[in-house]
Amino acid sequence: MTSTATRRVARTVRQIDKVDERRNQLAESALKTLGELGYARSSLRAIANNSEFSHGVVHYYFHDKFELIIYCVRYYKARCVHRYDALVADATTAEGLLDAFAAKLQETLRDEAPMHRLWYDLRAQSMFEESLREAVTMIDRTLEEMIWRVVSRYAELSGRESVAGPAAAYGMLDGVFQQALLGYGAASNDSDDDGERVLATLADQVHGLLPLILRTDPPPSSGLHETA
Amino acid sequence: MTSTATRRVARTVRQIDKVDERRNQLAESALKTLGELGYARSSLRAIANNSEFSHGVVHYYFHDKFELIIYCVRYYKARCVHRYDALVADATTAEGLLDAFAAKLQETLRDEAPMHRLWYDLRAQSMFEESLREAVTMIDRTLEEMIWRVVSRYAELSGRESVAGPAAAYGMLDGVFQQALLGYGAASNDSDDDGERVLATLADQVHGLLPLILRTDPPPSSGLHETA
DNA sequence: GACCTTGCTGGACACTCGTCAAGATCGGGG
DNA sequence: CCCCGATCTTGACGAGTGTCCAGCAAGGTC
Repeated sequence: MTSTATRRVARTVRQIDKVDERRNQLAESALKTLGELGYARSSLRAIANNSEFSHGVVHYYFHDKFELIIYCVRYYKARCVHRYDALVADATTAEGLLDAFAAKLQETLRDEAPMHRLWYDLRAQSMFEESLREAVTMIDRTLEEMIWRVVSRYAELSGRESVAGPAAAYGMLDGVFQQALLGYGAASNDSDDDGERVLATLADQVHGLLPLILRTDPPPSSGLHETA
Repeated sequence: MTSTATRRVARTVRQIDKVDERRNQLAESALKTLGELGYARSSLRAIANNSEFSHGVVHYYFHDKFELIIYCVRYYKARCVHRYDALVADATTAEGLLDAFAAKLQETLRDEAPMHRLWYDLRAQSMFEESLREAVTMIDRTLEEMIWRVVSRYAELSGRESVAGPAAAYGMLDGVFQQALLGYGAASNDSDDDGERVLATLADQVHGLLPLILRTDPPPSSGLHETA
């Protein structure tokens, strides 16, 4: 309550800001390394070498490696989960939304392939490493919601209902995207043409698949609406 | 051409058989370990400990770790790629094939979850480790063909055409299966009920998704037929 | 029985990893 | 000016890794 106490609090807050800034700085460097090398091959020393700090500093800001990794993954998520929100907000027709969505998926694949490689790597690791499970599950749910905002808006603009629930829609789109990512990585070593073909195939698949999940008649229920 | 030469050849062949047998034995042990621990955590010593041999023997039968891993992955693939062929051969109605396919997917998830965890792990690793890429790509294509045998037969029995090509069909089914695998692993730590719910959701999704890719009218082309 | 090939063991190697702690550096308050 | 706390570097440690190799056991050949 005294002025000194206030100043002490103020200084503490400033320090916390400073600390968070450093943590974000380290997370950024770590994400760069993780995206290139993958989870298994990224040592703390490699991460520190890609930053402007030495390897010891990691333990000053993070308790151990897992804390760094999980912090990174949350940091990344916070940036990219709303990537498609502008599309949803701006769309006026179903076809327009579909085109914009497909184009944005292509852009994502082209510009942020390493980050998505890392995501699928971490998701696979979470099946073996329990410590990763909670964070991965949370992000996966967030991604599902992100996709669902697009799909449900698409159905709404079409004036029809979606036959698929959030999980089924996310599952199938994630599957074709992952396939495209796999093909894009394999193609980048060969010719640039192959990469473009992968992008085109992805857009075609999305254009083909999304209309399918719109209810045509009122037929008997299709079992795609999960309850949970 | 002499009898001694013939005998020598015969002995060599027998030895090759013996060698292949040992390699398969080691591959079996390695797959057990890899399925439990994942690719990154499986050391050669851990693999050898799960077998009846010592860790040095690996280098007697395999040049290095990658050769072992790739041998394992091919060995596993050879066993499981025709898992659904009997369904396709025996099916008489589209609904019957769909039911049998969904049930087999559930069985696969329940009984061979570790093996599929490993597969998704290796596929993710192949995005960072070039040495794995060729084998993984080959197996992925084989799996796509396996799924396509089911889907195209399903369409045939329905008397309709598939709107989706092999890649799109594989992509979406692989996506929902992977999601189920993820949920199944996370659920197994909690209650057994959750595991059963994941299995039920998977069957529902397959029952809902597959009918969607059957062409209804002759509408404008949907862009899902990839050319390659 | 001596010998040689084959199969396998277990230890040694060079190296990398995560972790930690002792000391250097630096900037602001007494 | 000096001190003190926060920040960062550097080097060390033990554990664990893939790889290699000297040597042992066994079983068939001369």
